[in-house]
Amino acid sequence: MPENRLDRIHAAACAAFLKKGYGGTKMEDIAASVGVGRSALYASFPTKEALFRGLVTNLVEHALPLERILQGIEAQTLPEVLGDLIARLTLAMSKGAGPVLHRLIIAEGAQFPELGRAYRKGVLQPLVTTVEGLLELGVRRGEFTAPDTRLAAQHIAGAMIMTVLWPRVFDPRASKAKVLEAANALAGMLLYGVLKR
Amino acid sequence: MPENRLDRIHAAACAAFLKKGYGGTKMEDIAASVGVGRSALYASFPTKEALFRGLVTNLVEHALPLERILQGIEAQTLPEVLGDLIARLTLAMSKGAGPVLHRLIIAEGAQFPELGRAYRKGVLQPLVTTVEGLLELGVRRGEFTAPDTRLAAQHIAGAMIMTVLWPRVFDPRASKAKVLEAANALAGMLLYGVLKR
Amino acid sequence: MPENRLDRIHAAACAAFLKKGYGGTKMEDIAASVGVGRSALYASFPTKEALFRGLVTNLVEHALPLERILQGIEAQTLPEVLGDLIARLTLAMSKGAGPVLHRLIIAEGAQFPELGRAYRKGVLQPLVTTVEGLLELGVRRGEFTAPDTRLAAQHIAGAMIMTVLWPRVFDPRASKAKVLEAANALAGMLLYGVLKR
Amino acid sequence: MPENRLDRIHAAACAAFLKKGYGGTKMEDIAASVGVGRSALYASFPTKEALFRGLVTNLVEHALPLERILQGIEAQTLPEVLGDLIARLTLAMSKGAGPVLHRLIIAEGAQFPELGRAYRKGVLQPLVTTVEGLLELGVRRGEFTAPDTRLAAQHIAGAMIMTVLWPRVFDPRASKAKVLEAANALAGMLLYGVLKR
DNA sequence: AATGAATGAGAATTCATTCAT
DNA sequence: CATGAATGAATTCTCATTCAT
Repeated sequence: MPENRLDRIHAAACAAFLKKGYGGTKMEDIAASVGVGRSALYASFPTKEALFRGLVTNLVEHALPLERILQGIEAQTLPEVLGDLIARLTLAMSKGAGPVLHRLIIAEGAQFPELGRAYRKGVLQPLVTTVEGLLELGVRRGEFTAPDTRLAAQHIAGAMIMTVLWPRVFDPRASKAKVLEAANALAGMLLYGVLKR
Repeated sequence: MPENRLDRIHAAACAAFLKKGYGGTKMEDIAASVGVGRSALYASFPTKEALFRGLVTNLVEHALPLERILQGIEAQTLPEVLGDLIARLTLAMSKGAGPVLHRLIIAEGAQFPELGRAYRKGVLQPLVTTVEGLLELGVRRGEFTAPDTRLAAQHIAGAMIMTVLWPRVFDPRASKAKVLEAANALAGMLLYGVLKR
Repeated sequence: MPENRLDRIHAAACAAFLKKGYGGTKMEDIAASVGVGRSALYASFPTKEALFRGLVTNLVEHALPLERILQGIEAQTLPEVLGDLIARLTLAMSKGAGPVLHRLIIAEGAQFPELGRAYRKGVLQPLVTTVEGLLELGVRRGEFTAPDTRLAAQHIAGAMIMTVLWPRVFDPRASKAKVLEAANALAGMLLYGVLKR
Repeated sequence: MPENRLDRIHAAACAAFLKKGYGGTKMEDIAASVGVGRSALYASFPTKEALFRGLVTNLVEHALPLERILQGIEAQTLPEVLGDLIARLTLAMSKGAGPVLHRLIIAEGAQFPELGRAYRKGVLQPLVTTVEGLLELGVRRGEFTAPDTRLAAQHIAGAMIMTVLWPRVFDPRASKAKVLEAANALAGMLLYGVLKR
């Protein structure tokens, strides 16, 4: 069960890095959390840095279940599709280790440029591109309005990430039950705005 | 010119902490940037932690020029007031050391809980409360629609912060000239949504 | 074939210690070279140190085939006997693990004093004493000249060891074929000097 | 007095590396010997390895006072010149940190290939080449006899180094007063051999 | 016997901090 | 005041050694 081992280390490291950041996390923190000695970690990872990189890379790969979400969407009209996408994706990204990734990238991206690149390529770009695609289609059909679809897509993506981040970073006491509600509210606001029609 | 000294240290520390985070920044980085020796910093600050706290506290105090922005708003109708607030505040927060603060809090907030509290109290709460106030008023007047004004205000605040953060964190190559454009686009989207009326 | 095992470990250790020294050699290096796991070595040796000591002790015992060489000498005159001894012994010591021993003693002797003692007692002393004996006899017979036979014997012994060491330590690219030639040349020089008669 | 500092560290390191070898020497050994804390060493050298390399490189540069010795020789005849060279150079190399270098190279040369190269280029080659030059000249003049001058020069160089090494490595109790005597005896033996004329 | 996993005692290195000058 | 040198507490990483299987 080497996979098991790796996963347990990843989980422990995830929690530790989330709480203390890369520099603030000691190998001992992780080891203790896994329940082994410091040196046992080095059987699985050559370096603290390698452990961190591996973890983040792993997180990047699972951060954006775009395919799965897209396939799960049953809505027909374009606005409903976009709304569903925003709501479901935000919800999905809030699960599990999702929020950790965004926090780590914001915190440590500058020190690990290639992780920043991986994140942009694996998470940001697909998300923005997908949203932008929907917006463009909608604009062409006359259903959406957006002076700059690229910018709008960035704002939507950013808002989604912020929604994922919020309870973890800005509101530690927030009940997790509200995540679904928040995701839906976000979708509504981004689609309809706050202005009454 | 002791203020001068303090300010120069703050500026240097700001840049250093932004790039490397708290743990990754060495006193020497800051000292070298100021152009003095390591030990000279200790004439102004007793510890690295104190320097960091002082810096962040300082940033918190100037992060949200709410009064100034509110006074500058000339719009009359409520929607215009909210739109102006969003756009102008986002723009203002993008200036100078603004983006640094949010990044530092996201990165190090968990390790310095009282800085997180100060940020929430000094930045997040006023912002959310102000926006929420406008929303409530608008909802009561029948001009706005929002199932949960608190949540909506959080989303708006989050989107603003994310807009401030984006060029620094997620898009290092972005031209800074687009900040104004981005702020306006954000205001538009949050007010009207992407759905064509 | 426990002997076989021991020998294989010794051979592997020999090569490893030669290349990296005692401190620089990891048990894993040896184990990998033997083709077993680290822990398997501990079935044969209680500690790395014991392994090293055993190896060196073993090398000391076989380093100086004095008896065999002496018996093989067919020369009659004293000078010829000494010349033969120098040449044959130098050649013999150059074979197999011979050079390793001298290098290890020079390198690690200070850290393992009793190995130094064993080497002096088992290699240096017999060699010096034998040579000195021949010199004394020759001096008494008027065939040799040496103001201080002890010193002369030391120099001869030293030169022999250096000749053994040279290709391994100072001239890694030297062809091994020249060992015989070098041994003979050494014998000639020590007997006759470089001065033309 | 930064030079002073460097020199003191070099001296302490010299003694430590001599006694324990590279691997066996702890930074603390050196630091304690200098009378400072471990970390103080890192102000002068970035790494233990750098310290070692610097030391050895330094030793190489001063190991062979060939010019000085050659200028000091007053002998006229070729044999006397060679004898003087051997005796004086051996004596000079026995002084100070001289013996350390040879021991370190024999011990650690394989692990630091470029130090081995530096030693060969800076010490071995000049020595062998100089001696070979004298031998060739003498052979041409009919004063020396040597079937292979290169080999003979190597043997002479090797014997000199071994003479330098002997009291430190093989005979820790040897009185240092005998160094002069040993050097002269070596010169005599290499010139005249042990065979009575 | 052999192995893979684990351990723990170090060792090198870093860095905030102090202090004599 | 500012500085350069020094410190010592941490921290990462290594490796001989042990042990259950």
